[in-house]
Amino acid sequence: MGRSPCCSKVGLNRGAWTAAEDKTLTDYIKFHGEGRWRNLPKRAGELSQTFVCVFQLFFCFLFEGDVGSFIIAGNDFGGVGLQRCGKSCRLRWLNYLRPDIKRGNISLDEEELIIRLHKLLGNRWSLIAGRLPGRTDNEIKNYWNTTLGKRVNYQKNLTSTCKQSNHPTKKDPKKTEPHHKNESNAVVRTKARRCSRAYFNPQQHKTEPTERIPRPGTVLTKDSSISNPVELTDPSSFMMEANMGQFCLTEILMNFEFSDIFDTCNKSDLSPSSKVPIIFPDEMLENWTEGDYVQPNMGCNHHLFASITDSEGDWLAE
DNA sequence: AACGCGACCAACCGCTCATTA
DNA sequence: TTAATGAGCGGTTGGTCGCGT
Repeated sequence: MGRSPCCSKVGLNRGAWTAAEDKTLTDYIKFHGEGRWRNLPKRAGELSQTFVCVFQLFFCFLFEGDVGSFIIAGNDFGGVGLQRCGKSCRLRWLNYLRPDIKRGNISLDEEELIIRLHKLLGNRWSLIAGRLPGRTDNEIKNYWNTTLGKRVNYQKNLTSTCKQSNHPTKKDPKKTEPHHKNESNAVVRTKARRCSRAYFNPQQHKTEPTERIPRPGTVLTKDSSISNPVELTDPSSFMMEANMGQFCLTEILMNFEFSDIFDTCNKSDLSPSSKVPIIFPDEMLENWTEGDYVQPNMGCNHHLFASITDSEGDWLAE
């Protein structure tokens, strides 16, 4: 069964937002906060109508006359609220109206950070945006698609041209060609998973609960790839809420030169099991590959790797 | 001035995941 | 357990603008 559409598209505005719509949405969210997007347009309309009524009463009280028609003609509420899909409202707020959004050009530092994070995370724009305060995933995605991506590809082409000229020996293209046509751009493609809990095995790891770095054997998601988390540990005896954005593995790893790591890891003469960044100890890798945590068709253990960076917050003992 | 073209970016769309009843 | 719903994500589209011819 397919899911119902987020709203009826009939009679809704589409395309660019007007200043009046922005104001209505902003006023509503300032009043009620974010969330419940599906019902927001209707509720925003009710709020607008409430404002109209209050203003009318106020001015009637002040001037002892009926100025309601003046107010309705002069404001932008119109008494009909937002003729927008809730999803559209959410997008408008998150990408444009939020007060903490940073305007202006992306700095060189931000550029460098985006490139490094993209190399690490692939097209996971929301995660990348999470490391760039004030920037939205949409903005970064656009910036990548229009500017950075082209530049990076250009530089890679230059590099590969140089390498070819330095190493003129011909190789069998079937052996050297990556499986994926874009694998030369080798980004770590992961399946996005939200991570709200982690199951921690105290027998294997006798670290303090406040340990911020997950240890080998820590299953970081309870997603579908984990067939039976109870087999791995006992969540009731030792389950931790993992809120790992604050933990920020990315920050730690930002100091690494990932191109070197992933170039090594993607060398075609390595077996899939050995295509793993050297920064992870063997013990950790064994634990990853023994269980169901890692999808077997993946060359690297980036499934778990990305899960570490998936959610926000900190480790908390339950 | 008119036109074509590419770059940029806001907005849309379809999908997946998490939560809830 | 399952279906419905809410929310979020990434890919894509289409309008606008600036620049070159």
